[in-house]
Amino acid sequence: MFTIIHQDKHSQARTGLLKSAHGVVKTPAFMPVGTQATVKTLSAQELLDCQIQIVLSNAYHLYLRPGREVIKQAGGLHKFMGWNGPILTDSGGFQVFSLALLRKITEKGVEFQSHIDGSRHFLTPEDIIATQLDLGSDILMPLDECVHYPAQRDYAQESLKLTHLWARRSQEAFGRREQTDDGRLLFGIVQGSTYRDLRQQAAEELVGLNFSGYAVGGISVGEPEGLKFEVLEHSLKFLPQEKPRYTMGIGTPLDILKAVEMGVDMFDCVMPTRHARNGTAFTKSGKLVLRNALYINDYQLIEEDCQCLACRHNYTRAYIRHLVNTDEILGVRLVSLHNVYFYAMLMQKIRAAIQQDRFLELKKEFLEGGLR
RNA sequence: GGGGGUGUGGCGUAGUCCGGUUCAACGCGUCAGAUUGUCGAUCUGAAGAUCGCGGGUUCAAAUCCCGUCGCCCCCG
Repeated sequence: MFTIIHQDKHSQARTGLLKSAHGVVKTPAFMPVGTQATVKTLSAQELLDCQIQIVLSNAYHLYLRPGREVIKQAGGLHKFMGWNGPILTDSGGFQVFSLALLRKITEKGVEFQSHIDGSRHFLTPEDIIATQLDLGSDILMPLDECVHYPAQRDYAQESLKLTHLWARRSQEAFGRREQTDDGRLLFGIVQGSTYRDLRQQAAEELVGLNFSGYAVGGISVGEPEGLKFEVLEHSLKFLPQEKPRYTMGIGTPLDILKAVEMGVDMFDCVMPTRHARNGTAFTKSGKLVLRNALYINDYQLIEEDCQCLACRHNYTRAYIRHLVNTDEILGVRLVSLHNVYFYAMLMQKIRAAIQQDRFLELKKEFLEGGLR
């Protein structure tokens, strides 16, 4: 299911292959976020053009709209959105805690009001697994509570108890196996806020449940930069080498490099697409805030030698700035195409460097080049 | 030519009747920043008008008075 192809000799970075029901994912991999069954502004064909291998979607959002039944009847999420590659679905735990109104959490599950229309819902961890199975998701995530920073120890501890109760029940609902007959996977999520012992306890308990892979959640939730990586590194320490590791919601290109160095295999983040919609392009020498007046007369490509659809077809910074500043859809589409491709290429370069035991050199080159 | 109306940051307006710590404000635009399991969202900050111009009254004028210029409407 997961095979490590090469372990970098000078860091924890490794490159591998993650087998899913919809194809093999080369790791380390980046998953663009497609909450509403679409990576915003991009078609499935464009994602392929961007060299994307796997996308992330979201059970909470799809459960609310258009609903499980619609997608089930469409033949599953893959058919529904026209994407044949692997899909990881987030449970919606994060959304229940960040978006939903009036949530009430009990051992049984979560009661909440939809952020869209205020309608009341009650979901158990089992419901959420069932929803993701209905969606046809390749990698499922269990319901968890993503604790914000700072959190009182008592709160973090209680929350962790609940997350683990839910994790056990999710694993139960999944059939207590490493994968379904058709090759679908369920990952465990390590929480525990910034408390080292809680993180350790969380990782060890989850490993005992034998998930297909392990995610580190509750990272980059407002904590200081240094603490973030301290917590991440500490959490990873207790996870098995042979299973894929995923940091949820991370991150900037620099964050990804740091996490890969610690042995993380999978990433998702809204950053490339959200920044695109706000007019910011990623390049190997840093971010370009294309909205800025600086680019009004800049007829260069976003990035020289870039093979993304936008750069390949010679769209200039000046033109894209104009489109973004006039709220023309094409503007954010072009930047999205560039950013998603940029992230995919970042991962590709990372994998190649690990293969040659020169990951740290690559990281150094990127840093010296101005990558953030 | 006569009558009426109007002039306040780039644009659109509030304030004018009852001069003075809600008098120089608001929206848009511009400029910049934030954005990490989503946000065509939102938030933060900045620049920018001596209130058409000139004079007068007053301790004090965007506000009252006189003149003048521009624009709009109506009548000839």
